[in-house]
Amino acid sequence: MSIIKKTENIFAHFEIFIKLSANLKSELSKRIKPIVFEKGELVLDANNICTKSYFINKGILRTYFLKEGKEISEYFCGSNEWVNSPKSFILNIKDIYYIDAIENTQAYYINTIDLVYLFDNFPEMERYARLSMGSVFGHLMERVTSLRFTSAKEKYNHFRETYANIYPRIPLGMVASYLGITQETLSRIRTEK
Amino acid sequence: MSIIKKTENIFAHFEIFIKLSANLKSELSKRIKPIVFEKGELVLDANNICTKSYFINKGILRTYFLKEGKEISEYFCGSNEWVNSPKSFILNIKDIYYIDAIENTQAYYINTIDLVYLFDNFPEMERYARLSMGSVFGHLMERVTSLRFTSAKEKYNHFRETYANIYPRIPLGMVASYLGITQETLSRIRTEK
DNA sequence: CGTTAGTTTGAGAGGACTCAAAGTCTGTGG
DNA sequence: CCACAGACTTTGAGTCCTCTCAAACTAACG
Repeated sequence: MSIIKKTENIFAHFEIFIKLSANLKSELSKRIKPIVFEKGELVLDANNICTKSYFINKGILRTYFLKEGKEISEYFCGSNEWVNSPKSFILNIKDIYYIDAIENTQAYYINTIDLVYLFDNFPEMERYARLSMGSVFGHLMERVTSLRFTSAKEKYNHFRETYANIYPRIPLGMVASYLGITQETLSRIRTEK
Repeated sequence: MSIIKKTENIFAHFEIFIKLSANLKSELSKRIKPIVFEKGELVLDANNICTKSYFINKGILRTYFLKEGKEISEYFCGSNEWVNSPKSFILNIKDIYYIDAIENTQAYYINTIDLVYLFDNFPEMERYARLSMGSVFGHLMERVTSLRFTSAKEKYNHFRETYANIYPRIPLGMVASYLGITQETLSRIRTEK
């Protein structure tokens, strides 16, 4: 897998929310670096503070935490999205979330320090963060609704809509823990029709 | 209920996240206005766009939506918190959420237009919004975890912790829909110990 | 003091869980 | 290129939690 530094996708993501000045583009380019992960590789260990935010070009990363020794998937992240351990990354503290690679993944990352620099010097970066977080916030609210009032089958259908691009590539057990149902139940749902 | 314009609580909330300049304080003071609601009063009708964000001084507001004719409580909001219909307020579109008053409530509000003005002229306001939203985001994540893996009883206990100050003042049926369980189940849980 | 909103109690049904075991797929080494 | 180990998925049987539908009870308010 060749590592080419092409930041167009990231810039496009920024430009959903804000206009990028030439100056900011250049500052971003200096601070955003490419990185690759192999399938199964641990990206973030919950014993460490998350000091990087990853923007995925290709592949899937996943955040999870441990509950009674088992991995509970919290979030799957495909192309053109940011992943990190939110609380850890923002507050510079430890949190419970691990991140690993479900597939061979090609991504970019930015360090906390660099991001802070950008926040301090480019007010539009604050706006970008606020608005893009708002969009993720909306998804979380939908997820809360789905979790509260739908059967296992409906949860799975909602999941397939939300993760339309990547859901077939995610192992069943991980999907089950994401949805808060057992993998046996999910298996029965999937085969019954 | 006397309507006194005292913005200390709001300022204090801002200062959890940012430092308020005298200039920003004065601009905020000009744009933040007091308002009161009576118990049961509709604060926002989902047929309208949400153009105000409310900061509660005293009382409880609640956002809810309708599902099969029934009210589903989405969020309860007590002293020193902001309420609005997030997507509607931020994107200036209609959304499904209503807001009403569970108790007589004394609050302040700011209009979308004024907020936009402040965002455009005070970068630290963007930062405030980003950081305070980050904090709410964390709560939502906890809620997702609670909804996925806990029994009705554990959900209720988690609710009591999260809403320690106000939970006894919220009718059982509203709590039940918030938790995604039936009020019969909640009633049984509550009496059993 | 009656009406309505809110809460509790009961009985039966069903969805999802647990524990257990049998298949199936995938990748690595002989 | 086949065989085997480990990971992943499916199937089965029994149990339990939560739901639904129904009715009684209690509190709040004019």
